[in-house]
Amino acid sequence: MPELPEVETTRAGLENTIKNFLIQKVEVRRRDLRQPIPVRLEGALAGTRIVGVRRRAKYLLLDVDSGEVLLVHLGMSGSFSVRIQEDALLKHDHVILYLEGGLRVVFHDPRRFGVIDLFASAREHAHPLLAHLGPEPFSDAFSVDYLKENLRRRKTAIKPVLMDQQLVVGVGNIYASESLFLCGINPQLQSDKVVNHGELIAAIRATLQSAIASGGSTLRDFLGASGKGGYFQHQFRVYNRAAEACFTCGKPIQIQVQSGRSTYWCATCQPIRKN
DNA sequence: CCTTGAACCTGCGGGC
DNA sequence: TGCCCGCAGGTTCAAG
Repeated sequence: MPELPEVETTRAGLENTIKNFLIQKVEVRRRDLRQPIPVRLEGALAGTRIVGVRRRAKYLLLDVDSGEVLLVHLGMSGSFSVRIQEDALLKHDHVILYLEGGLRVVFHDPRRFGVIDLFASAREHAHPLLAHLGPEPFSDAFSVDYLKENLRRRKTAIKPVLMDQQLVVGVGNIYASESLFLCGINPQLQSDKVVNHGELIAAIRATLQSAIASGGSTLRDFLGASGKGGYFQHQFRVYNRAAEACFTCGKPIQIQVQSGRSTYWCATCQPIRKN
């Protein structure tokens, strides 16, 4: 489910509900995610205390007081929920953290594209899943100069490039389309032809920030750790709106597959030549 | 190097 | 009602 806003919503929800809690027991009901859950997970986490809940790109990082870090990626369909012990477990509830006070933290992931790993915090910068990520979109490193330099040599259309986690992290299929609409750039425009880099950066940040403020987007069944869905889907300007009227000009929203993913845009508000 | 397409897996909605 | 097809918020790997 998750692009940056959904992961950030999940992070904040977990921080509010389980930070400083002791993990009494860990149960893994299914290990075969995108990569196998480490066999030592249960033993290594039992008896530790959760001291931090961080996010890097689309990864959640739970710090425990043994000095290890629990890394979680939600894939396409992963989610966390915090429940009381009496609640029944559901199909696709793969990992359960039993916390002091009768709370359960449940990782649920029907498609199993998610990832769960455990590593010593000192090795975080060298972790294979984290080492090659691009800058955070809200960081100073995601600058006009940086974006210019990195779009210059790319020959592909801008939209799939925005989803490249080596260029900038956190932008996925929804927010790529939404960000490009906001700054009027046509998604088919070649990356090296983009000229308004500052506007693009501002549009990405505004889109992500607005989505975070709305608790992310709930398409099928995404729920944040609070148990409530986000509502940014009601603010989509183009995503999932093929043939519907553009809110700005009234013309029908276009849809086309780029690099295997559906792209949505307004041909009038995002003309090829405008940029 | 860069880019594209297929693969991973399950569920849901639409069309017949 | 039931079946089949296409599609879904991500990432990785092989191949061109």
